[in-house]
Amino acid sequence: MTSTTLVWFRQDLRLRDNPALAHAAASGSVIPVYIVDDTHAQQWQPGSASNWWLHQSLCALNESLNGNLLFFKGDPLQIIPDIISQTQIEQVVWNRCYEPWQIRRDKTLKAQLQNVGIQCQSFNGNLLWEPWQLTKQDGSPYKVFTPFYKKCLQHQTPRFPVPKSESIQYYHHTLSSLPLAELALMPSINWYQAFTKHWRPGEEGAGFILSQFLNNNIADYANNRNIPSVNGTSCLSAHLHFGELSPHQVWYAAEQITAADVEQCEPFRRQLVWREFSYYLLYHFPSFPEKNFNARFDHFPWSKDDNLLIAWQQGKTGIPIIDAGMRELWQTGYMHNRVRMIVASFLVKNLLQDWREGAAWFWDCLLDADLANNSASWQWVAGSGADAAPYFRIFNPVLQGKKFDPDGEYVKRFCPELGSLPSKYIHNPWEASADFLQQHHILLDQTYPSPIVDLKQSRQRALDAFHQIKQ
DNA sequence: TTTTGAGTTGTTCGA
DNA sequence: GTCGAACAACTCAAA
Repeated sequence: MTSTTLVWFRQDLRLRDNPALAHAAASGSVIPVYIVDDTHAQQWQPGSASNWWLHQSLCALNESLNGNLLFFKGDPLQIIPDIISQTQIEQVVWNRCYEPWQIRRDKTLKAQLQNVGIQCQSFNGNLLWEPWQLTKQDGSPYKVFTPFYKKCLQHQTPRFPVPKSESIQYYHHTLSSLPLAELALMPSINWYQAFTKHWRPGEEGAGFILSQFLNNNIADYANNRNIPSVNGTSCLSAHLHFGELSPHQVWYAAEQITAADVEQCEPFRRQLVWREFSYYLLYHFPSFPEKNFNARFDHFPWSKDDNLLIAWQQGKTGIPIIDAGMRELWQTGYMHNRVRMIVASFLVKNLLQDWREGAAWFWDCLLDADLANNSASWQWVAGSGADAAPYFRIFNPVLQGKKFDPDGEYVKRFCPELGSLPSKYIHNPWEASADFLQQHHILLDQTYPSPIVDLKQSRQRALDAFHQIKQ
């Protein structure tokens, strides 16, 4: 009475708390499959940094499946039926994904398979609450975080992680898999060397990062998460994006560790719910990645300027905290959350570049690039998103630097040419005298750029621009 | 239907 | 140096 099940791995590259895999393993033999879908994603193909991570993570997953993971590249709507025709598969399972193109594709496949008598089942693996479960009293979706958060907490508690399958019985077949290298996920340019130093993709690495965070950082999370020179955030974003662990595992692990003081895990869990909220918004408003959530911003006077954009991308704006952040991104595939907000505010408000330009760059450079989080966060900063910041809330990068990186430790790490500058001028070197700078081995526009915009003037220009679209 | 309270992460100005 | 007010009005959510 055992049956054979195809397990389609997507953003759930783990064995623990994997409901689809657990179901398959419990009902018989298993064929684990990963497909690089080059057909349906269109402009939301993963970026170069993401693909580097994916390559490593697939390698790790394949190892934990004892080399039984099959790799394909192409259209899942053809590949999966093709596999079925060559085997005795009776069932196809997966954990749900939520990007609009994934939802469309998966629905089509489900209907196709059911038409030919193949059982097809999707599971909850990646979100604590399914987006369709939570609505306001009138049935419409939330647009403000706080009421959404309250609703989450009063709704049923998230499911518990499912136990790891004791043993997986692999179906014997003659299918041929592409070698991992032929998925061509590794970037063609050789800029990812440093990634290996900072990150360990895969379920094991994810578990390690989680336990480090819980043991060392969650207690001071509320204070330290804003200080970029301190390792105070969870650093779980990429692991969560690829599903090397589930939010359920994280949610309950946080509770266990801080059981003595339940209050203590609230600030962190709140951040997990922000992730839920981004997915919720993307589910209910599928155009979030492309269109202003607030249509009034369709008339915003962005002033497209490739030179400004490039200076921002390369970390050559002359504003140290901005340059440090953008170089951190380029070198490590990551940027501290506080700094993400500062560089985003700077691009959108001081440089008046469209938030979609910034989102596109992050999409390509971030190892944790995630369509829901990236779109919701950029729109939030721009002011066009849900629950957006008031338009007059424009970060002053010098003040932000002084406040959250008072000794310039973070800046100096990524802008070593400013290394000998005292704290007083580390965030605003252009305000020091040329003599003073020379004493500290800095020549503006030679060893470090002078600012590409005047902060005060550009702030006023942004306020005027926002004023324009009020009517 | 109307009303009421509230909304992630800030900055500047002037007393 | 510190502190409170102003920065606009609007939209959302729930009573």
